[in-house]
Amino acid sequence: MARDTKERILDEALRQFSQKGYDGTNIRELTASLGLVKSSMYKHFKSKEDIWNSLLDKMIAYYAEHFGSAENLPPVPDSLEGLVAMTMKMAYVTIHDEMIIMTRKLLTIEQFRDERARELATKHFLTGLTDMFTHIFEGMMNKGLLRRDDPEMLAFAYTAPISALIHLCDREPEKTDAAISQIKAFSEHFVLTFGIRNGGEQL
Amino acid sequence: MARDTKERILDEALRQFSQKGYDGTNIRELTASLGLVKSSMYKHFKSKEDIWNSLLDKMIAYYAEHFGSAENLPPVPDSLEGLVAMTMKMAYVTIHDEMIIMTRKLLTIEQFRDERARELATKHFLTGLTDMFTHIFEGMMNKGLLRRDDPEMLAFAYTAPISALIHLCDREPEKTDAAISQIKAFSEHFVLTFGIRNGGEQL
DNA sequence: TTGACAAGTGACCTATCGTTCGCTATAATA
DNA sequence: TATTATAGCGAACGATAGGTCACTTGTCAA
Repeated sequence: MARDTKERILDEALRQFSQKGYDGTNIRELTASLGLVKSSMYKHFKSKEDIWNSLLDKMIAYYAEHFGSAENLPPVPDSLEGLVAMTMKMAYVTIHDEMIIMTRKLLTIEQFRDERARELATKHFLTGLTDMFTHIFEGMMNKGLLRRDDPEMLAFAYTAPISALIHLCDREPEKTDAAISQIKAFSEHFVLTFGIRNGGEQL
Repeated sequence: MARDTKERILDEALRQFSQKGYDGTNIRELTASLGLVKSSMYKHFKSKEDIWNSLLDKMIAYYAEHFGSAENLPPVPDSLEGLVAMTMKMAYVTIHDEMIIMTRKLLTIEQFRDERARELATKHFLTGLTDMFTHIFEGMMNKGLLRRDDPEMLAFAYTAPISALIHLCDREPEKTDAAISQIKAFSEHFVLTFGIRNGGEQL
C-alpha cells in the first residue's frame, strides 16, 4: 500500500508536471487528485523537489533499460517496405502512448531548468534515435537494401524530420492524423531516394 | 522615458520568461533587474499576465513582419554551393542571436500552456521553415540545380534536421560548434543527394 | 495483548506571490 | 507661475505556496 501510493504520486506528478510544469504544479492539487491531503505526500517524499528528482530517476532508469543497451535494438528490416512498416509502428506507438507523450512534454518544458532533463531530452529527441537507426541502416546497407552512404548521416536525416512531426503531435494533437500521413510519405520518399530495389544494379 | 521603461520591461520579461518560464518568474526580480521596485511595473502593465500577452503580441507582430509575407523570402541561390552558404549564414545567425534564442526557448517552454505560443511555435519550428525552403527549392528545380521532386517534401527533409540541431544548441550551447559542423555536413550531403552538378546529364 | 511502525489527517507556520494604495518628485502644460 | 499628468517608491494587503507537527488509525510482529 505504501509503495502503491508512492508510485501513484509519481504518476500524477508526471501528468501534472508535463501539463503545467514544475513551478505551475502545486502539492495540494496533486495530492487531491489522488484523494489525499497535501501533508500526506510528505510521508512518501521529503519535498516537492524530491518528487521531481525521483521522477527523473525513474525516467532515466526506464530509458536506460529500454533503449540504453544493444539488446534492445530493433531487428534490421529485410526489405524497404519493412523499414517503412517498422517506422510507422514505432511512430504510432510513440505518438499515442500517453506515458511517452507526457515524458516528452515534461522534458521539453523543463529542459532549460534541470541539467538531467537537458541530457535526457537530447537522448530522447536526437541521439537516441540517430544511434538506433545508424545501426539499422548499417545492417540494411550490408544486406544491399540501402545505398552505400554514411549510415549516421542517413540516420540523422531520417529520424530528425520524424521527430519534428512527433513534437507537432504533442503540441497540436488535432494534427495527429495529418502528421502520421506525413511520416509515411516521408519514409516512402526516403526509401525511394536511398533504397535499392531488388533486381536493380548498383555500384 | 515611459515608452522606454515599458520596452525594457518587455525585454527583461523575454529574458526571464525564457529562462525560468512564466510561472518561475516573479515581478520583484524582474523589476529589480531594471533598477525598479515591483510596484513600478504596474504603471506600465495591468498585471503579470498583461506583460505576457504584450510580449506575445510583439513576438507575433515581429514574426509576421519579418517572415510572414512573400517579400521577405530570401533569394533563390544560383548554385548548390550557394544553397549551402545561405543555409550556413541563416543557421549562424539564428543560433547566435540572443533575442532569437530567447524567443525560441520561450515558445518551447510555454507551448503547452498558451494557445498563441503553441501556434507560433509550430510556425517557428516547422511550417515557416518548410514554406520558405519550398519556395527556394522550387526555384532551384526550375534553374536545373535540383532534381525534380516534391519541393515541399524536400524542404521538410532539409529543414527539420537543421531545426533539430538548432534546438540542440539552445539546450546545450557548448555543443554549438559541433552542431554547426553537422549542419554543414548535412547540407553538403543533401546537395550531393538531390543536387544536379553542371555538366552532368539527368533525366 | 501489547508495542512499534507506517500512512493519513487537519491545524498551523513562514515565506513569497501578485496586487493595491497613498505619497513624492519631476517635467510638461496651461 | 500654477497645474496636472507621469513614473517611481515603500508599505501593506490577501491569497497561496511549500513545509511541519501532533494526533489518529490500522496492521503486524513479539
